[in-house]
Amino acid sequence: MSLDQLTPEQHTELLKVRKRVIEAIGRNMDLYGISLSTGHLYGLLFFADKPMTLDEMGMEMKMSKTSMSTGVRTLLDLKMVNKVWEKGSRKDLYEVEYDWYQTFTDFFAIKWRKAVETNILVLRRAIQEINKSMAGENSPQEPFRSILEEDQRKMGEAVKYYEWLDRLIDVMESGEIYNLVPKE
Amino acid sequence: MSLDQLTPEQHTELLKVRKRVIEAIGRNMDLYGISLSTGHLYGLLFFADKPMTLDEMGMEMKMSKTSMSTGVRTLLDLKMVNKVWEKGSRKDLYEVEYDWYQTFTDFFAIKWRKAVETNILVLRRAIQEINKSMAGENSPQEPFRSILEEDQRKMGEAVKYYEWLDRLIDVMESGEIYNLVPKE
DNA sequence: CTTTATGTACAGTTTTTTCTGTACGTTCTA
DNA sequence: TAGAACGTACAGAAAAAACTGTACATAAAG
Repeated sequence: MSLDQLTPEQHTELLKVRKRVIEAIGRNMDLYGISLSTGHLYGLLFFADKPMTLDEMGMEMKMSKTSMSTGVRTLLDLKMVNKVWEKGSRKDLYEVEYDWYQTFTDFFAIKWRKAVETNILVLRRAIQEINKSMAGENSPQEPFRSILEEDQRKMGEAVKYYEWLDRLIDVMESGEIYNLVPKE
Repeated sequence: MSLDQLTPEQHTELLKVRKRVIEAIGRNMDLYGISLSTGHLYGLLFFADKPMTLDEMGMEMKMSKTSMSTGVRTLLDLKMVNKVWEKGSRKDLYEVEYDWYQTFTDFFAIKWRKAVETNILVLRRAIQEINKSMAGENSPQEPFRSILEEDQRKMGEAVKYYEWLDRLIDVMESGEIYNLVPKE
Protein backbone atom coordinates (compact mmCIF):
# COMPACT_ATOMS: atom_id res chain seq x y z
CA MET A 1 0.00 0.00 0.00
CA SER A 2 1.26 3.42 -0.87
CA LEU A 3 -0.53 4.72 2.16
CA ASP A 4 2.66 5.00 4.17
CA GLN A 5 3.44 8.19 2.34
CA LEU A 6 0.53 9.88 4.05
CA THR A 7 0.60 11.84 7.25
CA PRO A 8 -1.00 10.10 10.21
CA GLU A 9 -3.97 12.47 10.03
CA GLN A 10 -4.55 11.73 6.37
CA HIS A 11 -4.23 8.02 7.02
CA THR A 12 -6.78 8.16 9.80
CA GLU A 13 -9.24 10.15 7.74
CA LEU A 14 -8.95 7.77 4.82
CA LEU A 15 -9.49 4.73 7.00
CA LYS A 16 -12.50 6.31 8.64
CA VAL A 17 -14.25 6.90 5.33
CA ARG A 18 -13.34 3.50 3.97
CA LYS A 19 -14.32 1.68 7.11
CA ARG A 20 -17.92 2.78 6.99
CA VAL A 21 -18.25 1.68 3.39
CA ILE A 22 -16.51 -1.63 3.99
CA GLU A 23 -18.75 -2.24 6.97
CA ALA A 24 -21.92 -1.65 4.95
CA ILE A 25 -20.86 -3.66 1.95
CA GLY A 26 -19.49 -6.46 4.11
CA ARG A 27 -22.63 -6.74 6.12
CA ASN A 28 -24.85 -7.13 3.10
CA MET A 29 -22.53 -9.72 1.69
CA ASP A 30 -24.47 -12.41 3.51
CA LEU A 31 -26.76 -12.34 0.50
CA TYR A 32 -23.95 -14.14 -1.25
CA GLY A 33 -23.68 -16.58 1.63
CA ILE A 34 -20.47 -14.99 2.79
CA SER A 35 -19.45 -14.46 6.40
CA LEU A 36 -19.03 -10.98 7.79
CA SER A 37 -15.26 -11.12 8.03
CA THR A 38 -14.90 -12.46 4.51
CA GLY A 39 -17.11 -9.58 3.49
CA HIS A 40 -14.69 -7.22 5.19
CA LEU A 41 -11.83 -8.86 3.40
CA TYR A 42 -13.63 -8.17 0.16
CA GLY A 43 -14.03 -4.56 1.17
CA LEU A 44 -10.35 -4.31 1.94
CA LEU A 45 -9.46 -5.62 -1.49
CA PHE A 46 -11.98 -3.31 -3.07
CA PHE A 47 -10.10 -0.25 -1.85
CA ALA A 48 -6.62 -1.66 -2.29
CA ASP A 49 -4.73 0.20 -4.97
CA LYS A 50 -2.91 -2.92 -6.04
CA PRO A 51 -3.23 -6.69 -5.75
CA MET A 52 -2.49 -7.97 -2.27
CA THR A 53 -0.77 -10.99 -0.79
CA LEU A 54 -2.17 -13.15 1.97
CA ASP A 55 0.34 -11.72 4.40
CA GLU A 56 -0.66 -8.16 3.62
CA MET A 57 -4.31 -9.02 4.08
CA GLY A 58 -3.60 -10.68 7.40
CA MET A 59 -1.72 -7.61 8.47
CA GLU A 60 -4.54 -5.23 7.58
CA MET A 61 -7.32 -7.44 8.85
CA LYS A 62 -5.36 -8.38 11.97
CA MET A 63 -6.25 -11.97 11.35
CA SER A 64 -4.37 -15.19 10.75
CA LYS A 65 -2.99 -16.09 7.38
CA THR A 66 -5.06 -19.26 7.45
CA SER A 67 -8.22 -17.22 7.66
CA MET A 68 -7.09 -15.09 4.77
CA SER A 69 -6.41 -18.21 2.77
CA THR A 70 -9.87 -19.64 3.31
CA GLY A 71 -11.53 -16.27 2.88
CA VAL A 72 -9.82 -15.65 -0.41
CA ARG A 73 -10.71 -19.12 -1.58
CA THR A 74 -14.37 -18.46 -0.88
CA LEU A 75 -14.23 -15.22 -2.85
CA LEU A 76 -12.30 -16.93 -5.60
CA ASP A 77 -14.92 -19.68 -5.92
CA LEU A 78 -17.55 -17.02 -6.41
CA LYS A 79 -15.27 -15.19 -8.84
CA MET A 80 -15.43 -12.11 -6.69
CA VAL A 81 -11.67 -11.86 -6.65
CA ASN A 82 -9.09 -12.85 -9.21
CA LYS A 83 -5.65 -14.27 -8.87
CA VAL A 84 -3.08 -12.00 -10.40
CA TRP A 85 0.33 -12.95 -11.72
CA GLU A 86 3.26 -10.71 -11.19
CA LYS A 87 6.68 -11.79 -12.30
CA GLY A 88 9.37 -11.66 -9.69
CA SER A 89 6.98 -12.44 -6.87
CA ARG A 90 6.60 -15.92 -5.53
CA LYS A 91 3.52 -14.95 -3.61
CA ASP A 92 -0.01 -15.25 -4.86
CA LEU A 93 -1.64 -11.92 -5.49
CA TYR A 94 -5.35 -11.19 -5.45
CA GLU A 95 -7.55 -8.33 -6.52
CA VAL A 96 -11.29 -7.86 -6.58
CA GLU A 97 -13.26 -8.30 -9.75
CA TYR A 98 -14.31 -4.71 -10.35
CA ASP A 99 -17.01 -5.62 -12.83
CA TRP A 100 -19.79 -6.00 -10.32
CA TYR A 101 -22.38 -6.78 -12.98
CA GLN A 102 -20.26 -9.77 -13.85
CA THR A 103 -19.92 -10.69 -10.19
CA PHE A 104 -23.67 -10.63 -9.80
CA THR A 105 -24.37 -12.83 -12.79
CA ASP A 106 -21.53 -15.16 -11.92
CA PHE A 107 -23.08 -15.65 -8.54
CA PHE A 108 -26.24 -16.92 -10.16
CA ALA A 109 -24.39 -18.97 -12.69
CA ILE A 110 -22.46 -20.66 -9.90
CA LYS A 111 -24.73 -20.99 -6.89
CA TRP A 112 -28.27 -20.78 -8.15
CA ARG A 113 -27.65 -22.82 -11.22
CA LYS A 114 -26.39 -25.69 -9.15
CA ALA A 115 -29.39 -25.54 -6.86
CA VAL A 116 -31.78 -25.39 -9.78
CA GLU A 117 -30.24 -28.36 -11.47
CA THR A 118 -30.18 -30.64 -8.48
CA ASN A 119 -33.71 -29.69 -7.54
CA ILE A 120 -35.03 -30.36 -11.01
CA LEU A 121 -33.27 -33.69 -11.00
CA VAL A 122 -34.67 -34.73 -7.64
CA LEU A 123 -38.17 -33.58 -8.54
CA ARG A 124 -38.20 -35.37 -11.88
CA ARG A 125 -37.00 -38.52 -10.23
CA ALA A 126 -39.76 -38.33 -7.63
CA ILE A 127 -42.41 -37.68 -10.25
CA GLN A 128 -41.14 -40.63 -12.21
CA GLU A 129 -41.26 -42.82 -9.16
CA ILE A 130 -44.87 -41.95 -8.48
CA ASN A 131 -45.70 -42.62 -12.10
CA LYS A 132 -44.32 -46.09 -11.80
CA SER A 133 -46.21 -46.68 -8.59
CA MET A 134 -49.47 -45.54 -10.19
CA ALA A 135 -49.08 -47.67 -13.27
CA GLY A 136 -47.89 -50.80 -11.48
CA GLU A 137 -49.61 -54.14 -11.11
CA ASN A 138 -51.58 -53.32 -8.02
CA SER A 139 -51.97 -49.62 -8.57
CA PRO A 140 -52.95 -47.82 -5.40
CA GLN A 141 -56.55 -47.19 -4.45
CA GLU A 142 -58.12 -44.14 -2.92
CA PRO A 143 -57.32 -42.25 -0.85
CA PHE A 144 -53.65 -43.01 -1.45
CA ARG A 145 -54.07 -42.44 -5.17
CA SER A 146 -55.32 -38.89 -4.72
CA ILE A 147 -52.49 -37.99 -2.42
CA LEU A 148 -49.90 -39.26 -4.86
CA GLU A 149 -51.54 -37.38 -7.69
CA GLU A 150 -51.59 -34.18 -5.69
CA ASP A 151 -47.95 -34.53 -4.74
CA GLN A 152 -47.12 -35.12 -8.35
CA ARG A 153 -49.03 -32.06 -9.46
CA LYS A 154 -47.25 -29.86 -6.96
CA MET A 155 -43.87 -31.16 -7.99
CA GLY A 156 -44.75 -30.62 -11.63
CA GLU A 157 -45.44 -26.98 -10.86
CA ALA A 158 -42.15 -26.71 -9.03
CA VAL A 159 -40.29 -28.13 -12.00
CA LYS A 160 -41.90 -25.55 -14.27
CA TYR A 161 -40.72 -22.81 -11.94
CA TYR A 162 -37.19 -24.15 -11.84
CA GLU A 163 -37.10 -24.34 -15.61
CA TRP A 164 -38.07 -20.70 -15.70
CA LEU A 165 -35.34 -19.88 -13.23
CA ASP A 166 -32.91 -21.81 -15.36
CA ARG A 167 -33.84 -19.66 -18.35
CA LEU A 168 -33.52 -16.52 -16.25
CA ILE A 169 -30.00 -17.52 -15.34
CA ASP A 170 -29.27 -18.13 -19.02
CA VAL A 171 -30.44 -14.63 -19.77
CA MET A 172 -28.19 -13.19 -17.12
CA GLU A 173 -25.20 -15.23 -18.15
CA SER A 174 -25.57 -14.35 -21.81
CA GLY A 175 -25.92 -10.66 -21.08
CA GLU A 176 -29.36 -10.54 -22.66
CA ILE A 177 -30.61 -9.13 -19.39
CA TYR A 178 -28.96 -5.83 -20.33
CA ASN A 179 -31.41 -5.43 -23.16
CA LEU A 180 -34.26 -5.29 -20.71
CA VAL A 181 -32.33 -3.49 -17.98
CA PRO A 182 -29.57 -1.44 -19.59
CA LYS A 183 -26.45 -0.72 -17.63
CA GLU A 184 -27.15 3.01 -17.94
CA MET B 1 -53.32 -34.64 7.85
CA SER B 2 -55.49 -37.15 6.07
CA LEU B 3 -52.55 -39.47 5.96
CA ASP B 4 -53.85 -41.53 8.85
CA GLN B 5 -56.25 -43.20 6.46
CA LEU B 6 -53.35 -44.88 4.73
CA THR B 7 -51.90 -48.28 5.46
CA PRO B 8 -48.50 -48.22 7.20
CA GLU B 9 -46.84 -49.35 3.96
CA GLN B 10 -48.40 -46.54 1.97
CA HIS B 11 -47.47 -44.05 4.64
CA THR B 12 -43.87 -45.18 4.61
CA GLU B 13 -43.64 -45.05 0.85
CA LEU B 14 -45.10 -41.57 0.72
CA LEU B 15 -42.72 -40.28 3.36
CA LYS B 16 -39.75 -41.81 1.59
CA VAL B 17 -40.51 -40.01 -1.66
CA ARG B 18 -41.29 -36.72 0.04
CA LYS B 19 -38.26 -36.86 2.26
CA ARG B 20 -35.80 -36.89 -0.58
CA VAL B 21 -37.47 -33.91 -2.19
CA ILE B 22 -37.73 -31.99 1.07
CA GLU B 23 -34.08 -32.71 1.75
CA ALA B 24 -32.98 -31.34 -1.62
CA ILE B 25 -35.16 -28.26 -1.54
CA GLY B 26 -34.32 -27.57 2.08
CA ARG B 27 -30.62 -27.81 1.51
CA ASN B 28 -30.64 -25.29 -1.31
CA MET B 29 -32.72 -22.94 0.76
CA ASP B 30 -29.54 -21.44 2.16
CA LEU B 31 -29.58 -19.27 -0.96
CA TYR B 32 -32.41 -17.47 0.75
CA GLY B 33 -30.38 -17.24 3.93
CA ILE B 34 -32.50 -19.86 5.61
CA SER B 35 -31.25 -22.57 7.94
CA LEU B 36 -31.52 -26.20 7.01
CA SER B 37 -34.25 -27.04 9.47
CA THR B 38 -36.34 -24.05 8.46
CA GLY B 39 -35.85 -25.28 4.94
CA HIS B 40 -37.22 -28.63 5.99
CA LEU B 41 -40.13 -26.93 7.63
CA TYR B 42 -40.85 -25.24 4.33
CA GLY B 43 -40.72 -28.62 2.61
CA LEU B 44 -43.15 -30.05 5.10
CA LEU B 45 -45.60 -27.25 4.45
CA PHE B 46 -45.10 -27.64 0.73
CA PHE B 47 -46.47 -31.17 0.81
CA ALA B 48 -49.10 -30.57 3.45
CA ASP B 49 -52.57 -30.95 2.01
CA LYS B 50 -53.94 -28.25 4.26
CA PRO B 51 -52.71 -25.34 6.38
CA MET B 52 -50.90 -26.47 9.50
CA THR B 53 -50.71 -25.29 13.07
CA LEU B 54 -47.49 -24.83 15.02
CA ASP B 55 -48.29 -27.91 17.08
CA GLU B 56 -48.76 -30.06 14.03
CA MET B 57 -45.48 -28.85 12.58
CA GLY B 58 -43.67 -29.57 15.83
CA MET B 59 -45.16 -33.05 15.82
CA GLU B 60 -44.05 -33.81 12.27
CA MET B 61 -40.65 -32.17 12.58
CA LYS B 62 -40.09 -33.62 16.05
CA MET B 63 -39.02 -30.23 17.23
CA SER B 64 -40.12 -27.74 19.83
CA LYS B 65 -43.00 -25.40 19.27
CA THR B 66 -40.66 -22.49 19.87
CA SER B 67 -38.55 -23.52 16.93
CA MET B 68 -41.62 -23.81 14.77
CA SER B 69 -42.65 -20.35 15.82
CA THR B 70 -39.36 -18.75 14.87
CA GLY B 71 -39.06 -20.82 11.71
CA VAL B 72 -42.49 -19.83 10.53
CA ARG B 73 -41.74 -16.22 11.31
CA THR B 74 -38.65 -16.35 9.13
CA LEU B 75 -40.65 -17.83 6.28
CA LEU B 76 -43.39 -15.32 6.86
CA ASP B 77 -40.97 -12.40 6.67
CA LEU B 78 -39.82 -13.65 3.29
CA LYS B 79 -43.44 -14.22 2.26
CA MET B 80 -42.67 -17.85 1.62
CA VAL B 81 -45.63 -18.88 3.75
CA ASN B 82 -48.93 -17.20 4.43
CA LYS B 83 -51.08 -17.02 7.48
CA VAL B 84 -54.48 -18.51 6.87
CA TRP B 85 -57.67 -17.77 8.73
CA GLU B 86 -60.10 -20.48 9.52
CA LYS B 87 -63.15 -19.79 11.59
CA GLY B 88 -63.68 -21.99 14.57
CA SER B 89 -59.98 -22.43 15.17
CA ARG B 90 -58.14 -20.34 17.67
CA LYS B 91 -54.84 -21.49 16.32
CA ASP B 92 -52.82 -19.76 13.68
CA LEU B 93 -52.65 -21.69 10.44
CA TYR B 94 -49.93 -21.47 7.84
CA GLU B 95 -49.50 -22.66 4.28
CA VAL B 96 -46.74 -22.17 1.74
CA GLU B 97 -47.03 -19.61 -0.98
CA TYR B 98 -47.36 -21.88 -3.97
CA ASP B 99 -46.55 -19.17 -6.48
CA TRP B 100 -42.81 -19.68 -6.51
CA TYR B 101 -42.24 -17.00 -9.11
CA GLN B 102 -43.74 -14.58 -6.66
CA THR B 103 -41.62 -16.01 -3.86
CA PHE B 104 -38.52 -15.46 -5.90
CA THR B 105 -39.27 -11.87 -6.78
CA ASP B 106 -40.44 -11.12 -3.26
CA PHE B 107 -37.10 -12.33 -2.00
CA PHE B 108 -35.36 -9.70 -4.08
CA ALA B 109 -37.86 -7.05 -3.23
CA ILE B 110 -37.32 -7.71 0.46
CA LYS B 111 -33.70 -8.67 0.99
CA TRP B 112 -31.75 -7.34 -1.96
CA ARG B 113 -33.64 -4.11 -2.15
CA LYS B 114 -32.75 -3.30 1.40
CA ALA B 115 -29.08 -4.06 0.82
CA VAL B 116 -29.03 -2.00 -2.35
CA GLU B 117 -30.60 0.97 -0.69
CA THR B 118 -28.35 1.08 2.33
CA ASN B 119 -25.26 0.56 0.21
CA ILE B 120 -26.18 3.35 -2.17
CA LEU B 121 -26.80 5.58 0.80
CA VAL B 122 -23.50 4.83 2.45
CA LEU B 123 -21.58 5.19 -0.80
CA ARG B 124 -23.16 8.51 -1.70
CA ARG B 125 -22.42 9.81 1.74
CA ALA B 126 -18.78 8.77 1.46
CA ILE B 127 -18.43 10.33 -1.98
CA GLN B 128 -19.94 13.51 -0.67
CA GLU B 129 -17.56 13.54 2.23
CA ILE B 130 -14.56 13.23 -0.04
CA ASN B 131 -15.93 16.01 -2.20
CA LYS B 132 -16.06 18.29 0.77
CA SER B 133 -12.56 17.34 1.77
CA MET B 134 -11.24 18.05 -1.73
CA ALA B 135 -12.92 21.44 -2.02
CA GLY B 136 -12.09 22.63 1.48
CA GLU B 137 -9.81 25.44 2.58
CA ASN B 138 -6.60 23.48 2.66
CA SER B 139 -7.45 20.93 0.02
CA PRO B 140 -5.19 17.92 0.20
CA GLN B 141 -1.97 17.63 -1.77
CA GLU B 142 -0.50 14.67 -3.58
CA PRO B 143 -0.30 11.84 -2.99
CA PHE B 144 -3.33 11.99 -0.73
CA ARG B 145 -5.35 13.73 -3.39
CA SER B 146 -4.90 10.93 -5.90
CA ILE B 147 -5.90 8.30 -3.40
CA LEU B 148 -9.09 10.14 -2.53
CA GLU B 149 -9.91 10.62 -6.18
CA GLU B 150 -9.37 6.95 -6.88
CA ASP B 151 -11.55 5.89 -3.97
CA GLN B 152 -14.20 8.24 -5.18
CA ARG B 153 -14.05 6.85 -8.70
CA LYS B 154 -14.42 3.29 -7.46
CA MET B 155 -17.35 4.19 -5.28
CA GLY B 156 -18.97 6.03 -8.16
CA GLU B 157 -18.78 2.84 -10.21
CA ALA B 158 -20.28 0.88 -7.37
CA VAL B 159 -23.19 3.28 -7.13
CA LYS B 160 -23.86 2.87 -10.83
CA TYR B 161 -23.97 -0.88 -10.37
CA TYR B 162 -26.35 -0.65 -7.45
CA GLU B 163 -28.62 1.65 -9.42
CA TRP B 164 -28.71 -0.99 -12.12
CA LEU B 165 -29.53 -3.65 -9.55
CA ASP B 166 -32.26 -1.42 -8.22
CA ARG B 167 -33.79 -1.22 -11.69
CA LEU B 168 -33.46 -4.97 -12.09
CA ILE B 169 -35.42 -5.47 -8.91
CA ASP B 170 -38.06 -3.05 -10.22
CA VAL B 171 -38.35 -5.15 -13.33
CA MET B 172 -38.82 -8.29 -11.30
CA GLU B 173 -41.30 -6.74 -8.93
CA SER B 174 -43.39 -5.28 -11.73
CA GLY B 175 -43.48 -8.54 -13.62
CA GLU B 176 -41.78 -6.99 -16.64
CA ILE B 177 -39.20 -9.71 -16.32
CA TYR B 178 -41.72 -12.16 -17.75
CA ASN B 179 -41.60 -10.33 -21.06
CA LEU B 180 -37.96 -11.24 -21.43
CA VAL B 181 -38.23 -14.62 -19.75
CA PRO B 182 -41.77 -15.92 -20.18
CA LYS B 183 -43.18 -18.29 -17.63
CA GLU B 184 -43.67 -20.91 -20.31
C1' DC C 1 -64.48 -11.97 35.66
C1' DT C 2 -62.11 -16.25 35.62
C1' DT C 3 -60.28 -19.93 33.15
C1' DT C 4 -58.02 -21.93 29.40
C1' DA C 5 -55.59 -22.08 25.13
C1' DT C 6 -52.16 -20.09 22.27
C1' DG C 7 -47.85 -17.80 20.60
C1' DT C 8 -43.51 -15.86 21.80
C1' DA C 9 -39.60 -13.70 24.90
C1' DC C 10 -35.86 -15.16 27.18
C1' DA C 11 -32.08 -17.75 29.39
C1' DG C 12 -29.49 -21.64 29.15
C1' DT C 13 -27.77 -25.62 26.36
C1' DT C 14 -26.37 -27.83 22.32
C1' DT C 15 -24.73 -27.69 17.76
C1' DT C 16 -22.44 -25.44 14.02
C1' DT C 17 -19.36 -22.23 12.19
C1' DT C 18 -15.38 -19.47 12.30
C1' DC C 19 -10.80 -18.68 13.63
C1' DT C 20 -6.02 -19.84 15.07
C1' DG C 21 -1.45 -22.21 15.41
C1' DT C 22 1.16 -25.93 13.97
C1' DA C 23 2.66 -29.10 10.75
C1' DC C 24 3.37 -30.46 6.26
C1' DG C 25 3.69 -30.63 1.11
C1' DT C 26 5.06 -28.00 -2.84
C1' DT C 27 7.70 -24.96 -5.45
C1' DC C 28 11.17 -21.81 -6.31
C1' DT C 29 16.18 -20.60 -5.56
C1' DA C 30 20.79 -21.34 -5.19
C1' DT D 1 20.14 -31.57 -4.14
C1' DA D 2 19.45 -28.80 -0.08
C1' DG D 3 17.29 -24.83 1.81
C1' DA D 4 13.84 -21.40 2.25
C1' DA D 5 9.35 -19.35 1.34
C1' DC D 6 4.78 -20.09 0.63
C1' DG D 7 -0.11 -21.86 0.89
C1' DT D 8 -3.16 -24.99 3.02
C1' DA D 9 -4.83 -29.35 5.82
C1' DC D 10 -6.00 -30.32 10.18
C1' DA D 11 -7.12 -30.31 15.10
C1' DG D 12 -8.43 -27.72 18.75
C1' DA D 13 -10.31 -23.19 20.69
C1' DA D 14 -13.44 -19.43 20.37
C1' DA D 15 -17.56 -17.41 18.68
C1' DA D 16 -22.04 -17.58 16.71
C1' DA D 17 -26.27 -19.73 15.67
C1' DA D 18 -29.88 -22.90 16.45
C1' DC D 19 -32.72 -25.25 19.64
C1' DT D 20 -35.31 -26.19 23.99
C1' DG D 21 -38.11 -25.54 28.20
C1' DT D 22 -40.13 -22.35 31.09
C1' DA D 23 -42.54 -18.38 31.98
C1' DC D 24 -45.40 -14.89 30.60
C1' DA D 25 -48.63 -11.90 27.80
C1' DT D 26 -52.72 -11.96 25.15
C1' DA D 27 -57.06 -13.19 23.75
C1' DA D 28 -60.82 -16.26 23.35
C1' DA D 29 -64.45 -19.05 25.92
C1' DG D 30 -67.22 -20.04 29.59
